[in-house]
Amino acid sequence: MASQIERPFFETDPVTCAQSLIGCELVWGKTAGRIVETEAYAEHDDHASHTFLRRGTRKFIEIHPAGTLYVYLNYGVHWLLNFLVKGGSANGFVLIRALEPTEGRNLMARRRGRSGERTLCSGPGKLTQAFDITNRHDEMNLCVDPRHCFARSSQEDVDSSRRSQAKADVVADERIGITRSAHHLWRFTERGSKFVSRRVKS
DNA sequence: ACACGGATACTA
DNA sequence: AGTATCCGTGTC
Repeated sequence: MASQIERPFFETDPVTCAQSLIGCELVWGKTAGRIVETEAYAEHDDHASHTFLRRGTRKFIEIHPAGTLYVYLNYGVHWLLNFLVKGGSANGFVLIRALEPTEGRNLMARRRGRSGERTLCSGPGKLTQAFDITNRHDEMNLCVDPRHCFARSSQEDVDSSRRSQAKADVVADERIGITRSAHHLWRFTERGSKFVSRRVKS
């Protein structure tokens, strides 16, 4: 059975959290999907992070608890969904970049204005459109909202010996669409997933 | 390859 | 005020 993820899950560092989220199911009202692609952004020493230039983002980390949603508009077009990671060895955010749809495909297709299951949520802007996530969800905390919640996949509910097996299916790669601090391998995907935004370069 | 488009943080 | 920048998508 799936169980809700609690705040301590986000009380680590962004890289660890981003890896751990692969395979978890994001339940959002009548829609849901398995997370197959994430990226980590660090508060310090990461020139691709909003915290590098935006004072408001540094303030966001200061005043909100771990697990808080950080939703912002990108390129004036797309809302992007992030989780605040705080309280471990480093603070930062995890950007949710792609989902494998598991529930509410028709509703997602209607919101997206197009069908094609593989591309319903194969990008950070696509998945927020499919889930109807906007800035009205900024500063929300899923740990206290029963309608919008995180659930561990059944794969991650097994014992710890099996769990290490699940982690072997996560691939680390360079982050997408950034120019600064591009050398970090802070993009994580589920190996072989057809639902990612871009194939991992080989 | 390129248009689309708004919030943020600069300069002046 | 004006300008540069930004973690993307769909269509050309």
